[in-house]
Amino acid sequence: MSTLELPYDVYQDRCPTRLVLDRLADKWALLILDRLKDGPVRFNSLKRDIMRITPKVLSETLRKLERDGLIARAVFATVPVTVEYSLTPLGDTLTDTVSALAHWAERNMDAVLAAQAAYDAASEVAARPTPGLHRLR
Amino acid sequence: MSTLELPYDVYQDRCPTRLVLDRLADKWALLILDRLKDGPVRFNSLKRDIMRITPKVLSETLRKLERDGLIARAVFATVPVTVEYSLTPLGDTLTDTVSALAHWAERNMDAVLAAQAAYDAASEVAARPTPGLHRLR
DNA sequence: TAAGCTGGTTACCTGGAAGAAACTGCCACT
DNA sequence: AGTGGCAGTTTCTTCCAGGTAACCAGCTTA
Repeated sequence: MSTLELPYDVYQDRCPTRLVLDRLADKWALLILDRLKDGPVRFNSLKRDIMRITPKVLSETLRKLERDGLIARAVFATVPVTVEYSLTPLGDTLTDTVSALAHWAERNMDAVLAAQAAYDAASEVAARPTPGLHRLR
Repeated sequence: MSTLELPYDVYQDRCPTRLVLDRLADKWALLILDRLKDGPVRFNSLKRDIMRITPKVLSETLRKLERDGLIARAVFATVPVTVEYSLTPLGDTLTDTVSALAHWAERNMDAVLAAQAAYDAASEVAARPTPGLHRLR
C-alpha cells in the first residue's frame, strides 16, 4: 500500500464531507444551533442561556457558523445596538437532524450512563493489583 | 423569566445530555460509527480505511465508544489474535441519526463551501485597510 | 458619577488532545 | 534469520481550542 495510492477516497482527508462533519463536531456549535431553532436570539441572551460559555468562544463559534451559511447576523440600529442571530434556511434543515441527535441523547442518556458505570466497575476490578491490600492513593 | 431561575436547566453544564452530546462531538468517533454500520470490522482494517488516523487515537476512541456502550469488542483466539469491533443495539440506533447527519453533509456540502467562499471574499474586501496600497504581510 | 446595559475585541495563558515514531510479543511465511 | 501481519502500548512533542480577564464605545438609570 506504500508506493501507489489512489488520490480520491471517501475516508481520505481531502473529502469535503469530512470538513463539514468536523464543523458539526463542536460542542458549542450544536448547542447554539439547537438554541436558535425556536427563533432569533440576541448575543447576550445566548451568552446567558448557554451557561459557562465565554463571550470570546461564543463570538468565534457564531462567526464560524455564519461563515458556513448556517446562521445569519442581523444588526438593528436601536438605542443600544441590537444584534440578532437566526437560522438560515440551510441551517434550519440542519437543525432537524441535530434535534434528532439531541432527542437520541435524551432518550438513551440513562443507557449510556449505565454502560459507563458498568465499564468503570469492570476495569476497576481488572486493574486491582493485589486483592485484599489497602490501596494507597 | 429573568429574576427566578429554575435550578435544573437543559443548558446547564450539569445536564447529562450535554455529556452525551460532547461524546458525539468527536470527528473520529462519528467516522468510526459510520464505518461500523455495515458490520464488524477489525482494528487494522479500521486503521487502513480511516486514513491518517494513528493507532493510538484509534484505540483511545474505540475504548471511549465501548465505555459508552455504543460498540462491542470481541476477541477471537485465532492464529494471530483477532479483534472485531461491532455496533451494539444501542449504537445501531445511534447510527441512524449519524448517517442522517452524514447524508445532510453530502447533500449540502456545496452550499456550505459556497457560503464560505462568499464570506471569505466579503471579509477580505472589508479588511483591506487602504485600497491601492501594497499589503505588507 | 458610577454602575449597568448593549455587543463584542484583545492579549495572554494553559491543559489536554492529537500526531510521530518506536516498540511489544506471537506467529506465519520465505 | 529476516520480514511482515496482528493489535495495540509507550513516550515524546507540538499545537491550538478554549478559558481568564481586561477593555472598548455609547447610552441609561440610580
